[in-house]
Amino acid sequence: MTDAIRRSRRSSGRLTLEDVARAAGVSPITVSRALRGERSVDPVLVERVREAAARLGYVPDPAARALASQRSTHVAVLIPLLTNTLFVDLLEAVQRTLRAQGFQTLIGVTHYDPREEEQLLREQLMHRPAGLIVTGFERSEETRALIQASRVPCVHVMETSRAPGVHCVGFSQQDAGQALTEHLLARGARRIAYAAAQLDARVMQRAEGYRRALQAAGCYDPALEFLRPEPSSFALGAQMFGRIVAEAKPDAIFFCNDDLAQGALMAAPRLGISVPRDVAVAGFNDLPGSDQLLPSLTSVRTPRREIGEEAAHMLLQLMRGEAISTSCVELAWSVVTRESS
Amino acid sequence: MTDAIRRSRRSSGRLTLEDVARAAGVSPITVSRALRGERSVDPVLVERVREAAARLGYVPDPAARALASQRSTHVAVLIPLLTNTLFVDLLEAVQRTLRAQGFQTLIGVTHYDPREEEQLLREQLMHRPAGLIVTGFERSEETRALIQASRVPCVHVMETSRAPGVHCVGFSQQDAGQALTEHLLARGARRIAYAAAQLDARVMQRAEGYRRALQAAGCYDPALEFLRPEPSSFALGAQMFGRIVAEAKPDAIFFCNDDLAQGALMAAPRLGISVPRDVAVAGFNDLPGSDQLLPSLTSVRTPRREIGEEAAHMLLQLMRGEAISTSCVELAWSVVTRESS
DNA sequence: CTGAAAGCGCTTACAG
DNA sequence: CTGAAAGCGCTTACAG
Repeated sequence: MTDAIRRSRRSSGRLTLEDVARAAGVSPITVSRALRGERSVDPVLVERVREAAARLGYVPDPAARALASQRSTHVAVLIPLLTNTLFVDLLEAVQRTLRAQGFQTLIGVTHYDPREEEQLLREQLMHRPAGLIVTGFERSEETRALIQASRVPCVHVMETSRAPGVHCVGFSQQDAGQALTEHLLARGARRIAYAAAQLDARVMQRAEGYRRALQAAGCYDPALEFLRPEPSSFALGAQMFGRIVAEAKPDAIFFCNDDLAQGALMAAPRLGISVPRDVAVAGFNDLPGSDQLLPSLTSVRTPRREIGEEAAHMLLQLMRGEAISTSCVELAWSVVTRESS
Repeated sequence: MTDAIRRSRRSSGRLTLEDVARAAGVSPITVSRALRGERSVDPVLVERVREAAARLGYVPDPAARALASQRSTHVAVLIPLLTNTLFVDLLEAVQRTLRAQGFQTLIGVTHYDPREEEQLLREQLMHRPAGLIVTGFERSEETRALIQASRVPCVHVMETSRAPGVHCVGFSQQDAGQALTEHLLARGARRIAYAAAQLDARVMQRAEGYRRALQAAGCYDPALEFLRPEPSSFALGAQMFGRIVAEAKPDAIFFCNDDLAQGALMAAPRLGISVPRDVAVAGFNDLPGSDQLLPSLTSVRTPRREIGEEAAHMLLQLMRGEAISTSCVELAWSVVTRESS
């Protein structure tokens, strides 16, 4: 009889359930159940197991667990970009909330490309994620089918939908767009342009809110919509600003995102345009820098951190098979009035 | 005899090696070897297996693979922030390169906190990553020991070191800081301030380059170093700019990062300071927006995308156990001269 | 409430 | 070059 535990040739040297079981004087399966918090384990044994696991420094093997249970502790997150602070804030909130519950986040950056999204999702699904967070509702039929067929719990972020069976956390992009436009109207503007890039679903929903406000005020003019499909950037904002002012002579411009609006404000002195005297400017998302520029930028503060937290919480409930109170959480935004309009 | 394959109660319904083996008329282990590209498999069989796998749409189970081989296809990456474009660019390059070779990236954001880094690393190591990428060399002794003990191949990014056994991809922060300071000297500046935040190792290495240049020119003055430990931001740059100009009356300011410098440029009109007439300004990293501001910002273009790619390639070699040519790759940066100095 | 057996889908180590 | 057996470290499904 020797104290040394004989290990097979292939042992990883890692502590296993069996080591803990031996230390606690129970069977491995009881350790498994106790550690996972399954009820129907004698509280006394649970305590003994917990103590032994802690003392030995036992850490369950995620691969073995995933193989045996057919579910991992990975959560796949699909977002369009990492270069927009919006999504970084969202992501950090998701990651912080999920980490605290033992889940890892696998990030997929789609670059607003439906084919890239589909490819990323396929790769992520191979890892049998326990949950999925995707941005908005706009995607290829194939991607939608993959999500459905995978039966992986899924939460949509940024937009809202009341469709049955859909889980989402976001806010009404349309209402926010409308409110910002109404702010510009209230400041006396009548020829209000909408300047947008990327043209993803959310940008177009803001456009819809813009139209609604202007139609209600009787001053909607389709010629004042400037829609560019390329990615949003400071440079594009600067370029669009110069052109729109020269061509359309608006008294206000609603840029669909702060980066475009910031680019416009940076270019204004060079173009010899005074904001808001010559033209008022507003952005969307209230990104870093908008409060620093001269003039400071009027924008819409969007609840991305809250969206990330709520979405993670909702997903945790879904992954645990718990009943959830609301399948669609709508969060609040606010218009931030500054010097530019 | 029935065509339906009888599956056990616990089958995941997933295609397995055995399905492919049956289709190809070989044993499962041969399929495993063929698909992993192990030599010592008859090329004819390899072809037959490949064809069968492709036809059936077989995808190996990462969990089973990880459990059996004691190594996953995860690569853990530790970076300080996601809110600095610098690290996003780095990360995207890493992710793109590794994905192409079948590896997944697990991102850990340390927020420049050694304790958070250690905690994240512990969590990541539980997943037995196949490789590790960490930022710089500054970390707790515990974290260093964890990396060492894990025996997971590790590449350090952003900085360089010739220490034996260390793998790194980066550039000389000190040389770059020196070159930018020399540029300011060449433009006639003598009272050159160094304005820094966060004060991580790289920021201090740039400071060292700044000192070297000024000492060589005989105009180093410690009173012109303004070091703030809090995180870098536009607002802090604006605040520091006003104070430094008022207190020290420098003829140039070298901000350790573009976000500080951009904040300064945004605040300049409000403060009634004309750049570069009253004071020249330079930044570091050439972030988005630096070419758009008025005046446009002189900066140092840093090779973060290249660092990401090279680091991923180096790590791939290490993970495959291949011999690597250089364990320290030093990449080129360049001073970008614009209107601000 | 507890446990022995079987299995998750791969790879390793050993034979031949 | 190929394969049968055993094993990676867990959890499921079945008994009791």
